[in-house]
Amino acid sequence: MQFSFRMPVAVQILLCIAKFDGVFKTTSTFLASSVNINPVIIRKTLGQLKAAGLVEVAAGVGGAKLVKDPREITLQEIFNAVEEDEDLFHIQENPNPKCPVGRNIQQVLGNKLSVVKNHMLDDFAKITLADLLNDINTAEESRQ
Amino acid sequence: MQFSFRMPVAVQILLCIAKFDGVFKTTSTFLASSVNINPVIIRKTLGQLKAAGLVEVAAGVGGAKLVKDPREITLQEIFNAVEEDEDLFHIQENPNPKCPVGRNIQQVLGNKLSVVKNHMLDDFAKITLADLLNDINTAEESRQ
DNA sequence: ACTCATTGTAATAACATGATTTACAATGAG
DNA sequence: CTCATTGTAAATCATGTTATTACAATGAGT
Repeated sequence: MQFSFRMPVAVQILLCIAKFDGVFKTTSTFLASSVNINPVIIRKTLGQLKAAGLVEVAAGVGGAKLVKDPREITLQEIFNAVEEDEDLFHIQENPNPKCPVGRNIQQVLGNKLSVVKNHMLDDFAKITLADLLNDINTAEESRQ
Repeated sequence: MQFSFRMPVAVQILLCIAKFDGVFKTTSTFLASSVNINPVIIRKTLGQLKAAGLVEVAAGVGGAKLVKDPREITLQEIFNAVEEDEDLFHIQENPNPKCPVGRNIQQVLGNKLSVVKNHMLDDFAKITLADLLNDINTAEESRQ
């Protein structure tokens, strides 16, 4: 059981824009070839990132730009942009109300798990696009 | 995007066993009626919990017992018992090797995300079955 | 030894969700 | 006006989860 492609794809899109803006026109087709995924997915994701105020997309002419400095864009924002705001885990919605465990499980377990989710979001908030870009560059250097 | 039922179901199973062992025979049908789910799911989950050394199940006669003290059973063990040991997120497996971002994204993002996953598991390790049982009992008391 | 409720497990179906693909109107710089 | 591109809808495919049915194996109780 894993989270979907969406957040990693969004990260890769933003990294490509950060790295190639000004060098290449970062169209959905261009980005799609880096991720190796369908351009429609890129356009949808780009739409979510635009709605979240992270990028602006030039309709018609094509290409996307970052709105904020990579040091100001966190993984938390990216995650929130592309994922629903919902619980991390799916707790049974119709447990038996006659069972003392069943009638309290949602509240009790839900409380504990929401704390865990918040910790995860805190961790995400500490990782910036600039960090990732830096790691990409370091990895590139050590590649030769 | 959420994790599946499995871990919450496993938690509820263990809570019911802890609460009702000695009072009722905790058969898969009994447990299924608390969770309001199919008994086969219970039996499969119970099998995973047995394999993880958390419960023992009486084949033939029926019923399950905890092998360990609820204070010694953590959410981490329960999570590991029922979920694959895999990455939290699904990073594109075939990114473009000609793109400097594509050819490093797995390593760079994977590293960051594995740290986050480990933090999540650490959080889980701090929550015991006894904690949850206690919360259930408290919630029950405040219910009247 | 027999009974019978129960477990363990396989197989299948039903369902939900994610990803792919095709298609096309709307956009906007040149 | 043109044309590459975006934004979006719809249909399809793939995959994973949950539900359901079925039945052999188990083992305590009689």
